[in-house]
Amino acid sequence: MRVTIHDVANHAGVSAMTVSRVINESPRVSVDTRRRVQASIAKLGYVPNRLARGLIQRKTGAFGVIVPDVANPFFTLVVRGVEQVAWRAGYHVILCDTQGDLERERGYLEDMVSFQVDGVLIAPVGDRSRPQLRLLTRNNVPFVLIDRSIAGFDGDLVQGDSVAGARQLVEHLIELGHRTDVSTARDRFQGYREALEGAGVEFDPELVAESSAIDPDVACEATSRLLALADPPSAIFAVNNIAVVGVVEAARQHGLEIPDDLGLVCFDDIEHVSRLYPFLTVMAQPAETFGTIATQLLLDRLSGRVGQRRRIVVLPADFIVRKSSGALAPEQAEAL
Amino acid sequence: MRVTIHDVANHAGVSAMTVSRVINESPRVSVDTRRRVQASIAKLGYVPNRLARGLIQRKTGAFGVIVPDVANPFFTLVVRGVEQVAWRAGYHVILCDTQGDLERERGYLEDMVSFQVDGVLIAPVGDRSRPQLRLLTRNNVPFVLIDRSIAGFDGDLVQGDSVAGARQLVEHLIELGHRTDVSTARDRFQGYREALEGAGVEFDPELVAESSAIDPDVACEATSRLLALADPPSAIFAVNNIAVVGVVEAARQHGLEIPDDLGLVCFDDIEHVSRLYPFLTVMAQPAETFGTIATQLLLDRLSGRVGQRRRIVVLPADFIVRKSSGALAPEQAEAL
DNA sequence: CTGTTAGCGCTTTCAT
DNA sequence: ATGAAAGCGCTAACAG
Repeated sequence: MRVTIHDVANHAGVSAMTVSRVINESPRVSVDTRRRVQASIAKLGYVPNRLARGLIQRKTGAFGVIVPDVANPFFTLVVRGVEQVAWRAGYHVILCDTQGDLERERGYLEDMVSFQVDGVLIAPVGDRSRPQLRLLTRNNVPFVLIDRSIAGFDGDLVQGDSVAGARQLVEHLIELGHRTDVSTARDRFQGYREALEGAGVEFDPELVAESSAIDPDVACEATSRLLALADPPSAIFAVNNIAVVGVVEAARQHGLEIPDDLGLVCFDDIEHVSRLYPFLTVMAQPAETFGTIATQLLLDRLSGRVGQRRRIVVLPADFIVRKSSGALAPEQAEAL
Repeated sequence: MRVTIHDVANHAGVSAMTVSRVINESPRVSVDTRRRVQASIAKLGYVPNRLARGLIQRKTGAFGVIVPDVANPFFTLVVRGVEQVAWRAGYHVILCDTQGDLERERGYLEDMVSFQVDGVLIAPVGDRSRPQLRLLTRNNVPFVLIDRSIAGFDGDLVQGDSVAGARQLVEHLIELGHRTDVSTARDRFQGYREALEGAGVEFDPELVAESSAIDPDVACEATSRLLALADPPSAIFAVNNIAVVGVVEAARQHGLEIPDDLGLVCFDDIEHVSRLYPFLTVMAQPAETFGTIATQLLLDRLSGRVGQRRRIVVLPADFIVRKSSGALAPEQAEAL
């Protein structure tokens, strides 16, 4: 049997209420009593039961963080950012990895309600997450969307500027004289088209490979198909740090050197990769900041210091030119 | 006000107990009543409160996972492994990132007790975690140690064979005629010494750089000092995937090419790095398996299908020779 | 098959 | 400054 507040009360010769006051640092306890109770707590190794406390107070001191894949370096950093800010504010984090699966996401959303978490931070699987997000609104669980907006949904949101970022990346390739290809993702795809338009280049649907932003192997196959075209692209714009891995593998399989035979740019840096081999030209998003800001927005909501209106934070990405796009003169490239 | 079991009961015209039975899939409810109750649940959007349920049943359906740094690719995969197995078994995961800080770890341990988690998986900060692990034993919270053993502590454990792995890596370097250096970490350090001994090479303490296995910058500085020695090492053995990043940076700063000017091997692969640039010679530990096995051990304990004795699982690492150690002939290296 | 009673461990409210 | 009573939402144990 675990030690309860009553055990401590008995031990210290006071009522449970007094122990409760000591735990909660109420000033309405005499110094002497407080000391006696604290001694008993230490002696018995008492740890208050948060379930009981949460039941009555209607708050648990925990947030749910729901992401499609913790192992994706972007989300890893998001989660870390969330965890850090949450921790400083005295909150815990329940991690939910949906594996990009809508059903799993639904299950987790229900569970977050069930656990009575005080708030949720979620990078939703996609637009089809919308109906199930109503689980949160219906149960008054405040939440913040991360990275992905949901069409027709209004709620606090922290995201990157995918359109502008993608456009910049693609413009960069076009400037270098490339004929570019892209893997999808709505906003980034739009940025791609905008860049083409701006440069007066005609859009060729054949050069767009639908792939998975979650599994490098799928991206690899898709890239392979592109490279096998009669008139293959001379450069590739990968939608994210997962897809880019598949692209590089496909290039290798086709015996293509990057950037000599194939230019490459992508969204999202990969922390350790870029430190080890500063090679990929990327739009580096401040992933951890996505997490910290989102958590901050959530904390603001909880504190009630903020109005009803939704807040949208758009975080700019850093455009980092490295070797893979072929922009650098050989000497410069060498210097890296 | 959130929807409670009583609201559903009223709506369906039954008692709370009957609703409870429906929720818990008890067969002792008539088909008709069950249907009515389910309709009410759906209508009202009722989600059972796990705090209340946990309070009475003494279990929450959640595990705590405590790691020194989620963003370390090794632990990221461990966490993912845990999350997956836990999820399949119907458990949730509360993520705790200690940042390698003992105090924070202590706080998290207390919180896990407080939250009444059903079990804990922990990669402890270090030997000094031992006293605070007693929080778990004292409160009968079953747990499994991951990756690091704690001197004088017995409990279920999943770890890699650091001694053998390190020895193999260092032997590899010695075979290639290198004069090696190492960054610390008890077991891996021992493997290093064993390899030297086996090869009849004298141990030179000057060649060992104490560094941080958590921060690449510290490893970078430490490596810099080594490379500045009058008689610098010709190869480096980095203790893990974080340290290796710093080593590579230091080499670059000193204008050294790997492997031509400096051989390099390390523990732990970095998933995306090795797919992008199969370059580092490593002992690749099955990180995700650390998580899945550990969780399995925990589930076994909970099911009581297992005796009192502690179980230790030692997972072998894969020795993967790539360019960085300089073992491959140029053509072979090229082929990669 | 369904309902009643009691109580999980804690805090709120109201006394004293 | 301290305590007694009531109850958060749910389910175990026992009726019926």
